[in-house]
Amino acid sequence: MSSSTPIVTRFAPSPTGYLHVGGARTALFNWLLARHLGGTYLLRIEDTDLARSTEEAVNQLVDDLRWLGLHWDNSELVYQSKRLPIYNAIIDKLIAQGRAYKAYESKEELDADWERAQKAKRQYRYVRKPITDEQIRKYEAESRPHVVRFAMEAKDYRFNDAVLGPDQGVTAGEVQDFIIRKSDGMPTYHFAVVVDDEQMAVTHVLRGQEHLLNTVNHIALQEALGYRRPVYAHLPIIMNMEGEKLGKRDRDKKIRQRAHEWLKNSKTDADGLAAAAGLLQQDLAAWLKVPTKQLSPTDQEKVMRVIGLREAELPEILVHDFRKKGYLPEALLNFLALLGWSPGGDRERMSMDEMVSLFSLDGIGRSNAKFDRAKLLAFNTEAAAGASPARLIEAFKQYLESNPDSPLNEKDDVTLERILTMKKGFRTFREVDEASRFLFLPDEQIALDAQAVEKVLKKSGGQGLASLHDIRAILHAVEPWQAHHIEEAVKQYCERKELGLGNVAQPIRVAISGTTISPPIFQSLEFLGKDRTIRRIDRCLELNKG
RNA sequence: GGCCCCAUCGUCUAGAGGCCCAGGACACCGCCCUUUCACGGCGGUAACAGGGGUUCGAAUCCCCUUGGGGUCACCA
Repeated sequence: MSSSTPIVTRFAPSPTGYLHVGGARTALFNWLLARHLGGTYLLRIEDTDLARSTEEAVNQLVDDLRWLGLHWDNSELVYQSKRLPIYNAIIDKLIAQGRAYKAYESKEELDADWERAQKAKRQYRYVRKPITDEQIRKYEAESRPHVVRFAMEAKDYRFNDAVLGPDQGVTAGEVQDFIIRKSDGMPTYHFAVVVDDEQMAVTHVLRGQEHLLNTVNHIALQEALGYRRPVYAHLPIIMNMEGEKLGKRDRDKKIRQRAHEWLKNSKTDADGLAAAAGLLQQDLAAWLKVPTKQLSPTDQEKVMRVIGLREAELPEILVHDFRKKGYLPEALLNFLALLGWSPGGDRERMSMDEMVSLFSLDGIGRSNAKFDRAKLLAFNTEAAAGASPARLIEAFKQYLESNPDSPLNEKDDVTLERILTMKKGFRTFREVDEASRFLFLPDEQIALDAQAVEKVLKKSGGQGLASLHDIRAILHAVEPWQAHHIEEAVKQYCERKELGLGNVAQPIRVAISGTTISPPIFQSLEFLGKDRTIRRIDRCLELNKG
């Protein structure tokens, strides 16, 4: 690749659901490289798997990418499913040249071969079966289903990897004729990716290390077709804290674990759970027993509802999860960038612009990285603390968009900013949201937490209630109703009674919010207004009479 | 299991032969601040997987062992 060649990178997800954080990291690195080198970053939809690809998933993907701010340079999305004639023309040519051939074995036959190899503890490899012209004519005549395989030249395939170093690949004995067109007429990933990368003039391919050996298929095709070979850079794999590849199965695992706990605690058996959730007994039993079995998302929901597991308790794997939980995209991206890449030295916190200028292939590491949510949380807290008020409001509104059930949704910018300011030092938008909902609830919907009532109001012979009773009158007299005036009045009361502020503030907090946790109390009172404050105190006193 | 990749604090990592009895960040543990939750401030514990080489000198280079991961689809 000469230095005058314009740089082109791409992100090529398959649309099967929301964007995975691993995918987001791949997208980010490709985006960063293109931006750093002044090149182009393209988005391509790899929808050759008809059974799994959906238009809804494309929208979700695009939506997540936009939220992250990883904008692509092609105005029209490239869909592989719309490029069938292009692939077929090339495949026909390969067949005519003898570089590819139709193979008529059924899936069942191949599975049987594979199982035989397994039993014999042999390595399974596809070997081309001899076939007579007569048979071919017969199969053609009955339009028998077939795939097209690429005839691999039996030789060593070696390539250079920008991360892992030179001399990657496989030896001649390990190659086999892989499928380039499936029996449904769609090209396989290996084929479409090679053709598209060539036609889109992609110069750099950054992708997960799980693709490392796929590369030999790709370079074999490139050689056969006379294509250019892009620079390959295989990224370390992102793992969960248990050291396994991070994936959607992590959510399933959590649900299974909690289901087992629930069964034990509720003294219900598996069939009982199946009935309550509306699932087939044998399905649920199998799922409970076999860790590799996964429940469909809808079945997961059914089980979760029965065992009382909330969505928010599941490990976040999807970009969408982080968005919903109230993370800032710039914090997520900064964190993700450091999973497998380092600018060197002590540098960690970076803006998008800084990442763009610092990014380089040399800084990409070779070892797998565990996804530590605690560190991400810290990044988010810091990013939020450093963000401008305008950016914060914008991001908060995006958070609310994906949380339509929040009562903060109809509130104006001024209100949102007040809340954000009140909760300065917050960790996620979700935290702000949940901690301030009581400010927007009707007074009679404030649920007084039993533990809080006991601990703050009733303990020590009802001292908390007594203080609350006193303070009601004092608050009633405060004028004007502003945080610092309220604070002054309450503090004077405390001094007079020789009480710590906590002895008075906590009862008020419980009365107005129902819990022992809230934004700073005097600001909360100002926000609530005098009338509602008094009403809630009266209600609290009334509910805890005697 | 075959093949492939990898190996510095619990985690992400800095480190490209002497600057390192190893630095930063998160987590953790103290203390401080404090009306709750947070935030913030100060301090601390904590790692070169093991064994052989090469070299005056190795976390850095080589080999072996061990450990971890990936991959072996008509999924991408």
